[in-house]
Amino acid sequence: MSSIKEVAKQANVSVATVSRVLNNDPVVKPATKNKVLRVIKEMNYKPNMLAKNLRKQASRTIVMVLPSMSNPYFSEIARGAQAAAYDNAYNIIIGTIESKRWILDTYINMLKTNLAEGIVFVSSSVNKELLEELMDEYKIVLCTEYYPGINATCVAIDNKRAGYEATKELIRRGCSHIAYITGNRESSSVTARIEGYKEALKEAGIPYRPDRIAGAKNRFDHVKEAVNGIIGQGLPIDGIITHSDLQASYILKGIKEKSIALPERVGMISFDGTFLAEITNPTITTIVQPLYDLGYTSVHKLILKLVNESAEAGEEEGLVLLPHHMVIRET
Amino acid sequence: MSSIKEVAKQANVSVATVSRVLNNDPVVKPATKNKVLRVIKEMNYKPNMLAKNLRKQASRTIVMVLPSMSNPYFSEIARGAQAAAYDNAYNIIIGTIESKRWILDTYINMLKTNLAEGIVFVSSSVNKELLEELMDEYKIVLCTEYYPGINATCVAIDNKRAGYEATKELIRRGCSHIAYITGNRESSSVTARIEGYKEALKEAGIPYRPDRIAGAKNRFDHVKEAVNGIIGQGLPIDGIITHSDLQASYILKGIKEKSIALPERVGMISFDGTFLAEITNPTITTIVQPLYDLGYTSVHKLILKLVNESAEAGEEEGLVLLPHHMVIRET
DNA sequence: CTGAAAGCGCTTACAG
DNA sequence: CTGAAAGCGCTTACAG
Repeated sequence: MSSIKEVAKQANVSVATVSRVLNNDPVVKPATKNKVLRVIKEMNYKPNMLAKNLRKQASRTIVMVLPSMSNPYFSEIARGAQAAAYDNAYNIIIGTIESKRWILDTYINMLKTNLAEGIVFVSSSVNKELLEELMDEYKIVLCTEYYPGINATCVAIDNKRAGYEATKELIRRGCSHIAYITGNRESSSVTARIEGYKEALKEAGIPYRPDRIAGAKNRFDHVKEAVNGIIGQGLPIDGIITHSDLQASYILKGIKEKSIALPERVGMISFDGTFLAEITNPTITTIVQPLYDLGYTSVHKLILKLVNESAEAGEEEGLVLLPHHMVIRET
Repeated sequence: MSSIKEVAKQANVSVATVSRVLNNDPVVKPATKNKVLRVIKEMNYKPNMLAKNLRKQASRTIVMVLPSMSNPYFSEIARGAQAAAYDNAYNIIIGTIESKRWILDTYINMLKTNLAEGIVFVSSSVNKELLEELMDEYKIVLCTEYYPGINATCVAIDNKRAGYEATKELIRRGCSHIAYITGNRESSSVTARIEGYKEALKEAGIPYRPDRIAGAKNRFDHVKEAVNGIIGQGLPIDGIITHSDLQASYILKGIKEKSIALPERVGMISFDGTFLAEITNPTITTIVQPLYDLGYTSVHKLILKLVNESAEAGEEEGLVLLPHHMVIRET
């Protein structure tokens, strides 16, 4: 592997000049530049980024952490994130926590050891305490979830409105016993969607019953239990809203194998809008989140923070809402 | 951000000693070590990996490139890869090509600029020419696909056997007009599976018809076209093998919406064994690939190459086959 | 057991 | 327009 020194010698210039050519400094004379460029090509020289990073005290790398990658929900976000990083000539490291704290710590360590300049936490990949601890020292953007009382940039959809719209649609179809299968009950997105749900019920004069709400992870057994829990209380269900397409697909699976006692054509609206909602039978009506854009925008905002060191604190902080829409399918 | 220098001053030792403590050099006196450790904690010091990387001429980072992440097939492989990297204290950068050459080039550039020490190419994320070009200069492992004539380490399943078993199973059920929807026809996995398919047909005395084979990408329109292409030739189909669960799910979708003229209960066996095959209706019989292990083993092999510089060339090269199995479901 | 010093391969302020 | 030199923050061979 040839170094800048060898290039300099070969081209009869100083390493400073080679460096300038490498960085497109307009100050170097075209003739010199061409000579250097030719030698670089000849020697097949590639700068050592390890050295450049140290010298510039910058890795031009950011990290995005996701809870997992098995749900296509996250892979779409990751896809957008990757694109934004490329568009800004940053490297991006995408990591999945898999509910393991030590994995999360590995990524945070990259921040602390200068390997990464900033981080995007997607969904509930970080808790409030950790976030508070990291916030004043590092550049952080949240994606899809925020923490009330913490003034961090967060990119998400208008979950309250989306919850309202989903509920409204089911009511329009004549449903009046609408169950709600949520994700993590503490999360901001769940809280907001439930608010919208309540509002729509109220508008329609339907009494709100907290026991029609149950939380579940993105696992078949969890979802089955949650739905059966509601049914088991003797509560009728003629409509369901779920926190994710995956949950909705599990409900369909349960209905089909008769482990969930619901009619096959139950009114159901899920969140996310991944391709999962299209391959089930029946296909699922869903609130489509702009997943790619959520990822893209999160990373873009983070890079803005990185570049724009001078911006006064708090200027860019706050909630950034991206538009969602509903796609009506068979459920 | 405090540096090793400040720690040294505070602890009344040289930077050399601090460095030794940091690297657990057993030579330092316990008393000194404790003193340094205390100061490190007090100052909340974290070593700058940018400096360490340059000094050691090693990034302890590898990259894995995947065609995309939308198929859970790839996310499982990535999950295993991530685990293997952690287990060996390596950083891993997982990137998805999305069919864009310039994205691939970005990752290869990380190799060339010392940001990464080795690379795993999953599926057909690299072509033969590029691979040949990179092979003698960089540490490379292939995952799920290999290139005949190129002596690179490749971790995969025994595709020929798997193709044979899938075909055999359909024949056992009485199918004799078995269509084969493949992925990229040039790929080693497709070639091998087709070989197994032919062998099973031959054994059963069923004539092999190349026009029962059609390639398709993991997209609904492609798969639909492929199946309809075979049907359009007037060829009956009473069984199908697909290259992926995703393709199989698309066929079910096509059957249901009647854009594919096949009976609802067609005998079908897919490859991969992702959760997709469980959420469809009917659920799909599938050849389960050890995806997590494929990812894990690929990375592990790569790291072995990295660590074991001394190993004579070629020693570790060659095909590593991991076991697969069939899961019978409703199709 | 510890320290002084060289050096990893770059960038950049400074001088000319 | 170009070069000499300092320095980014570490590690490690060498000397003691």
